[in-house]
Amino acid sequence: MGRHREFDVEKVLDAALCVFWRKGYEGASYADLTEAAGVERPALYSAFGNKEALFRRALDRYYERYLDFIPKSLELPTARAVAAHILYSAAELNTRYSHHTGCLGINGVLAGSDEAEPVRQALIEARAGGEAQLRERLCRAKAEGDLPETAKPDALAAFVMAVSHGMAVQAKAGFSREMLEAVAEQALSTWPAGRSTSSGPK
Amino acid sequence: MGRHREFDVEKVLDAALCVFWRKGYEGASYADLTEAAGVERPALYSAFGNKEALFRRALDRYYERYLDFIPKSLELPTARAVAAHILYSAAELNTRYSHHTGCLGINGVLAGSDEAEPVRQALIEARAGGEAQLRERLCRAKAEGDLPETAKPDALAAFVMAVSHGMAVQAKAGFSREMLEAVAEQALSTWPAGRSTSSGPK
DNA sequence: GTGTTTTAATAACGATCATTATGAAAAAGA
DNA sequence: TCTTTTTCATAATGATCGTTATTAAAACAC
Repeated sequence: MGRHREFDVEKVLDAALCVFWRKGYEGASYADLTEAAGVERPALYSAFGNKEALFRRALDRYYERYLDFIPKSLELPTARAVAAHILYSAAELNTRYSHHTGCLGINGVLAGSDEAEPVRQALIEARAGGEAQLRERLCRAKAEGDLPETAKPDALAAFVMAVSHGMAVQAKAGFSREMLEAVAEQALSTWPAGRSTSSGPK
Repeated sequence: MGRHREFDVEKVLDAALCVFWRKGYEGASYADLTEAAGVERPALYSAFGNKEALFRRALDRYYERYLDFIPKSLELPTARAVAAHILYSAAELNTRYSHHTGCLGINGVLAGSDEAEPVRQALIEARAGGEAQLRERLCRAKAEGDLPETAKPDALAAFVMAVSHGMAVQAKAGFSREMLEAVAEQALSTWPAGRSTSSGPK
């Protein structure tokens, strides 16, 4: 009973995702969101709740649809392949769309007003989740001899993520995909060799 | 002729710098700024102009007083020492103050409303300036044989800055100085060796 | 068809944003 | 001491922020 919804919730969410990607959480106004979604304000509120809830939905979608290369990379056979796949995928994603470069997880809220603190924490936790998955994968690699005994999975995971985050900053500053790939290549040249891996400099 | 200024302009600028460092450009309100500075609104306007001008003054000061380790590091004898000094200094600065972690140049505006675009560009240019200085220094190192013929100063400089930016993101997420130093160590672990440098793995 | 329920659209809400009039207080020149 | 000039503090400016009443339109149940 009752009237049907006239707009596609998924499409509206995609539009909101793009706006947040480009302008961040606090930089995106409802004027921006409604214009991009082609839907009036109350429709956004009835469908998603308030701005924070809408952003969290967009963030979940971002991890599912765009950052899915992280769980996929974890299934690769070697630790080096995992790291390489993450870094090159990040270089591609960060430069894929010219109107919203970088990474939503970084652009969202790095620093902002106190009101945005819950959203900031959500982004921090999301990033920490990805880093934890990578860390576990590198622990396994160490156990399997794919990484040397001296390797520190904590530091390696943090390093890979740091390079990834740094590339996101650079992408937002207009760096080309090629430049980011050169950064990724340099980062991987420091990768420690395991028992059966050909260390191969460069 | 006329009344004297009752507040210390330098101290007020320092206070504003801290607020911007913590909350970024758009996240810092005049309510925040005046409270931190202990000065009323019109005083800030008469002394510095508008918010953008105040931020630019704070940014200049930031580069002079906090990012001075970059020009200093360029004078070190080897390329590796330059990179190491930059990365370890960044790890320290990013975690020096618990109430404004990370880097003002990154926290300022990564993504924001269209009104903040000029400030975003200013931050991008400031970062590009630092990276250009490092690139030139690495070119010199290559010419001096301090870096191998195969080394790419562009990519190396971008890599060092990417790691630095990534550490800033991590610091803002609460990473400890020790963790950031581990990231720096990993980044430096396979710095390309020149003719006279001991490559020394790990 | 009639009544009920849900959505759509217009417009308003109070709060806060950056930016300034406005007028009192204070220091310098005469 | 009186006038001039500058700074100080209070408070108001219009604009925009996120969030909702409110009312009209549409789709089901009966």
